[in-house]
Amino acid sequence: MNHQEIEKKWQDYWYKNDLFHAKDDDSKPKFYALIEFPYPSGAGMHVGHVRAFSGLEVVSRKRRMEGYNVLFPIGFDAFGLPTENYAIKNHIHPRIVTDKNIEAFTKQLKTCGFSFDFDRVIDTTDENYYKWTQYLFLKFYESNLAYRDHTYVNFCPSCKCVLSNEESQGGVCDRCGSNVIQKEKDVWFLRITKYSEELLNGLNELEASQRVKTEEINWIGRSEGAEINFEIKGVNEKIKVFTTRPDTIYGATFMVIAPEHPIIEKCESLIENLDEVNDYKEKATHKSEFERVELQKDKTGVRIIGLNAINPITQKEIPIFISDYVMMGYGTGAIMAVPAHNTRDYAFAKKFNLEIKEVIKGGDITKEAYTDTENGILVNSPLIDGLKVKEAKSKIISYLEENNLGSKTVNYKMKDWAFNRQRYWGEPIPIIYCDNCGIVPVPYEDLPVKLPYIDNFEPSEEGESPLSKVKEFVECTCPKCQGKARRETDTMPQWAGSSWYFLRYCDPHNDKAFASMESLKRFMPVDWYNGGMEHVTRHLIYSRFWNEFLYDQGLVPTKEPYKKRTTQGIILGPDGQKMSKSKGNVIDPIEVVKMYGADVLRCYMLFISDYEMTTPWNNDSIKGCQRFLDKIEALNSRVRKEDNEYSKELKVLINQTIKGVSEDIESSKYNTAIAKLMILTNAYSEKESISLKDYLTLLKLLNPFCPHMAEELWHNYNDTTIQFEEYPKYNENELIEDTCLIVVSVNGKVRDKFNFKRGASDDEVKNMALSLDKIKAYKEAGIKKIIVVKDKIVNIVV
RNA sequence: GGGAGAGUGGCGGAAGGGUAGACGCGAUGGUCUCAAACACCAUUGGAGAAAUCCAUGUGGGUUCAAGUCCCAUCUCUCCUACCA
Repeated sequence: MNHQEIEKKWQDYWYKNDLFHAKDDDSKPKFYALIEFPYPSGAGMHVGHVRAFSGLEVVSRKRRMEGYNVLFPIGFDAFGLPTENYAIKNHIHPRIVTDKNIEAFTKQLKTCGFSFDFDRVIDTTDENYYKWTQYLFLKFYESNLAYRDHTYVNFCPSCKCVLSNEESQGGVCDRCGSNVIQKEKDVWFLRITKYSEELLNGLNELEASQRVKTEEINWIGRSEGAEINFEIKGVNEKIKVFTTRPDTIYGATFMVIAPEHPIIEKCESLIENLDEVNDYKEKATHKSEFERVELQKDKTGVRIIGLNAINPITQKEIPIFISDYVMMGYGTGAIMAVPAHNTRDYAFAKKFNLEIKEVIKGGDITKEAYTDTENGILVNSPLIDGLKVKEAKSKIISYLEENNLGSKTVNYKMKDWAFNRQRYWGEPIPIIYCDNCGIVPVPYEDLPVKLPYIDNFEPSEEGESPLSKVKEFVECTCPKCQGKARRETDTMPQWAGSSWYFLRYCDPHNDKAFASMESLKRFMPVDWYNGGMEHVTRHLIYSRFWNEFLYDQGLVPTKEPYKKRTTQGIILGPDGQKMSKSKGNVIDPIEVVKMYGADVLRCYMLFISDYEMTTPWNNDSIKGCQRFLDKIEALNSRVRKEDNEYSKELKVLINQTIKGVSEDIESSKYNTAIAKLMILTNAYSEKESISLKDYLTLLKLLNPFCPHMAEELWHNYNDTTIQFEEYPKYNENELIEDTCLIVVSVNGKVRDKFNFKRGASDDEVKNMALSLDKIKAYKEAGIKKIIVVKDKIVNIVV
């Protein structure tokens, strides 16, 4: 069979007849399957995309056969740095690059026969789409969840761009890999921290692997502790510290604050060594986070001479240091150091020769910090001596609260989301600055704020957005006072458009709203969302935040956007390394389609291993999938066309296969589902002939995986498409044979087996087992015990 | 430093506490062919002529029975990270 020809034939048929278009039809149950929309890179589709999409592709095709109104959309997350960088390098406008890439990508998707709803394609760079991204930003602004602040932020010196915490994990720029530095800038933030608790609680309803959930939980990073106020001697100022171990407060012999801590500026006049302190501060903020971590063994810091804090419990005066091992972004940017029971504080105390005071007994603090203290007993702590850590914690917190010295708090690692970028290829932030009125949001009716079509979109050296050079864009009139004003010239980050795209899919052509409530109610929430593990701490958190906010605004019908989340593993190159151009180990899926066909590629991408697992590509193994399809085709000539019943001797196997394949698909075990289809196919191949029903059942089971082949063969017997044929059902009574194989083991080791009638009594089986020749010999050793597991095994203990 | 997951043939990988290695690749032998490729048939964890013995990273344990459960230990992958 010529796969090129037949695949093209059926793709044309499906797409021209809009077979996969989700209808506004509420008579059927809905199913919303979502895959992470791709970034339309110039390199085109990657085999990783094929694998990522094939999972829910199978589920979607199955659901259509089960009678669901399936929404399985696709779009393009097209803003972002790679396109912009490519455009700069090759002097082509990003608009042109993007359009070209989307066109090429779409063609490739269709070549693979994916059953996406191509009527709903989204392009985040389309002004009819980003108009609504801007609209939603204004909603955040109105609710005081988008705010402007002057502060230290992650900054990539190479991309000349502000980065969010999520985009600079490990102190490295997500895009270019450069070391990220801290830079003081005017920054737009989205107040995602307001939703910390809700984002955490929402996970309870999400169906996902423990791994996915744990990563989100860790990223949100909830920890319970206390904030404690330390007075500064001689001034009316306090420094607030955050600690998870308020019980160790008697051991707090010094304090450390972050280099960026505002108290330094406030108390400047009291600091005797201000130059030294400022010098350290200067160096620390220009160090990349990477360098800070690298130097972690060697603690650095400067004592702030002239400032001393008072331990609120002991009333003792303690020194204050600045050191870059304390971060402004976590907790309060200040800690009470308890060197006896904290490794970093210990190292610092040793270096600066500070007092180390034991408050939990058990360790040897002359040698190292004693940190394994969960069940420890407090000492040297008059108020809480002899108590266990847990009791000591609550007692000290009540004491602090009663005396107004501090309070119980919950702290989160997650920080607010830095939301502006000094780049061209993104959504303009719809804000106007007016000298009279201050920050003024662009009125809704003036949206979209269009991205001007310019030639010079390179960022300036100082990190100013390319848009700031475009006079016609910057200069505008204030919507409030009609005076002269200027536009915000920064754009939104890559993650903006993808934070709500799943909502737009429900109603992609709406020009009155980002999506109508009616359509959102029809399709939301997403029933099954599949994507990469790498997005769990980025996109997944961001988009849940947007949806939860919009729910609170009454704009979307469900609090959580996703019901179920799965992830797919990465395909490595044949050499077991990550695919990359430089290593020359990239497999081009379109080349594979040319050689083997889309059906074979799709089948292999799912058969290769467990869906969640990372696995190397193998150029030989794919042949197994080709042979599998060839065998199915070969069966076509052996069909007994008039026989519309299952062949007697295959009936049980067919029923088992229907059950197994269906269940495997539902639990993302696509590899074993295909293995079961292979077993059935092999069993058919051994027969002289098979019935029509046998064959058509196989084709229906095959269709979600290899739809071109299934459709082609189906049409030998039918005039209509197989895509909406009823998915096979199994008969509960025909899942097992009348006889079963009983294994006889002695002391747990298999010695013999025999066939027996199913459901035989323990005694019957026992007697049969003992009468076997091979077993007789063991009888003489003296039988202690016989265990019978019904229809399965007899174990004789001698 | 913290967290999650994984270690099974030559390879990718299967196994609700109950026949370890399903399915596929590769390999070996054979059929077809002038020959090769394709296809088809057979064999294929290791040792042994065989009976049988040994095998799921390593060491213990629970159990009639452990790849699977428990304890310890090693290795690898991913995530996170001076987190107070």
